[in-house]
Amino acid sequence: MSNVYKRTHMCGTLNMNHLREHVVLNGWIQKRRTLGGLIFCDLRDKTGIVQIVFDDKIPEKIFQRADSLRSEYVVGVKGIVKERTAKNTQLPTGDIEIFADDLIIYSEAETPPIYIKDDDNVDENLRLKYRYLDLRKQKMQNNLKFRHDICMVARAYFSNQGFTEIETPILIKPTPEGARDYLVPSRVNHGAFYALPQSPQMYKQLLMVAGTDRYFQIAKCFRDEDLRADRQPEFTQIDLEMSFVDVDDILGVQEGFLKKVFKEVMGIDIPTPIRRMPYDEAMERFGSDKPDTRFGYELKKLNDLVRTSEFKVFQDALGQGGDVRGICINQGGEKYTRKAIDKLTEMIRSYGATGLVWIKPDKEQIASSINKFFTQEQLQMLCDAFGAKPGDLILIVSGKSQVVFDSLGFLRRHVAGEMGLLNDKQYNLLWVVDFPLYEYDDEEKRYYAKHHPFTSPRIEDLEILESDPGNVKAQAYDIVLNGVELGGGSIRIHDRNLQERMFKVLGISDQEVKDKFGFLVEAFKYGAPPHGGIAYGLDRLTMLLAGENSIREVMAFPKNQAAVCLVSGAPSATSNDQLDELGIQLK
RNA sequence: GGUCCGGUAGUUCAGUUGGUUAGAAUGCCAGCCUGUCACGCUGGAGGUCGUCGGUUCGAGCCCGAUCCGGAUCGCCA
Repeated sequence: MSNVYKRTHMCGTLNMNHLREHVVLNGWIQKRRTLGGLIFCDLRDKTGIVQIVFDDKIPEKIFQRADSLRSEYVVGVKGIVKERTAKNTQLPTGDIEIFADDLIIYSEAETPPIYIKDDDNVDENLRLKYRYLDLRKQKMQNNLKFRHDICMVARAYFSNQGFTEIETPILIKPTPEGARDYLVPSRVNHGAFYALPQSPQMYKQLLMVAGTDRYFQIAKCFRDEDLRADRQPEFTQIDLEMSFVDVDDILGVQEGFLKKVFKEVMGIDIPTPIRRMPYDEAMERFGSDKPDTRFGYELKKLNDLVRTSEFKVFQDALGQGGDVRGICINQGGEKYTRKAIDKLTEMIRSYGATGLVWIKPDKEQIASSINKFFTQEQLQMLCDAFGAKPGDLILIVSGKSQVVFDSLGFLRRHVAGEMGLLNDKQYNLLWVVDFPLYEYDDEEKRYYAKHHPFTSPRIEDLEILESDPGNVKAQAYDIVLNGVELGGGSIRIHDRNLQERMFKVLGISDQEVKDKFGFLVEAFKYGAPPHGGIAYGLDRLTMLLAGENSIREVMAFPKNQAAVCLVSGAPSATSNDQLDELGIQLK
């Protein structure tokens, strides 16, 4: 015996083809509208909404039951599909309605704290606390389905390309560099800890040593860092690794994947091969290692043009080895008032910029914030450097290179947004290649691996590995979509001697190597194939393709900015018994 | 850790120079209503103004502290 009505259809799928059919539906009451002797209910499941009608031709008992319905009651309905007398063109099922002849209430519901409505602008914490209600929204169900579709494309594509999906451990050895680990204490080994993986990096390399040849995994990753709209403490990567390949081989396989994803889930043909841009060019032209190429506003280096000026701010910047660079807001830049520019100045302060110089070209008198220090001829030269015309606006930042790049990189994207140049129907994919292998840490006076210490340098740079590490480029690549880093990877070092040289430059001692990644080095003694790979941020990819601006919109149960799961309340304190068993004492 | 913004009804918000009983919309409850679909009409309930302290005859409003949330920088190999 079961009291569950066996459903014949899903709500959102009914249409004129089902006329006169007797259907059985299950779902939630979206809305009840009662007109006395006539009751309308919108019944919702994950496929959509359909209108149910209760009139006085049904038994009194059923009608009264219908009258007692409230929002979010869970019900089963039996009835006949009929054409509506008054159709609703807003609703996919708006041509028809169900004349109910039976109704069962599975669950009553309290008044929900949030509305089940796509455009409801309720506080996000409330949404996260009642996520199970929030997810009832059509949009959220669609997003989850959309994410699933992307995963299915990935599984199908990579399987066809000879990849094997393999699960790597979640309890792993704490990693030395990079993001902070989540630690998990071991009960059977007091004082010892596992870490949750920041990525399956070392295991996938071991799989290459193991001869797996091509591996992929839709892998959960964990990083105990501060959160952002596009950063969560646990997130998902489409992670993969290939043997006997070079950069071109890997990018080729990825382009096939991206082409397929865009085609199958978006219906969009993206042109391949995808444009490649060296890191240095990306920085010079866009001030970012993940440039948004949907619009111009490219950076220009102005060092030589301002070298002779009296302006102390520029002189100081140049004197300290910094730069003077600018962008030109063409076609309407003049609409930026003094006040609006002040606001921009305020925003770039957070990147360390001390000021923002502006120039408004004009045929008569060029206006600028540096008129006191520059002649009209000098200003004209600066305008000419950008090909600026009257009506444009030039913005210039000076200082340390990194500050200048960060500030202008931010400004060009911010202003483009305000000028309406960010077309979210346009998908500009870009490979950024030839990243620096090392990154110099000013404070610690040492080099760090920009990607990770197993990244292979370019072969042509091997001879300067020790002598000029700052200029060594890596066989590393990022895939960038509209200014967002979707993923990144590299060719790894498979040669033990090269790996040792790499560790030396990084100042990692033999003992450290042994402690931290001895098992990988050990494995490489027994024959490692040339290999490389890439990992995509599944959440980010889904976010961008779904047109969302936060990865929380495409994750079922995300955490808030304080890394708290508001549904369950995790993380939380635990019992002393549990701590004792783990051999842990709290300070 | 820094900077900025916010916290008033279930929800989204308004609240003037510090001044009577803190408002609106929506939601909720009750009654009426046979073609609604943002149903309509009538009525009703609903508030520790984040918390603590201070100034004042009087504080949602001013001051201090604190808690919570968001954006952002640092951080994210």
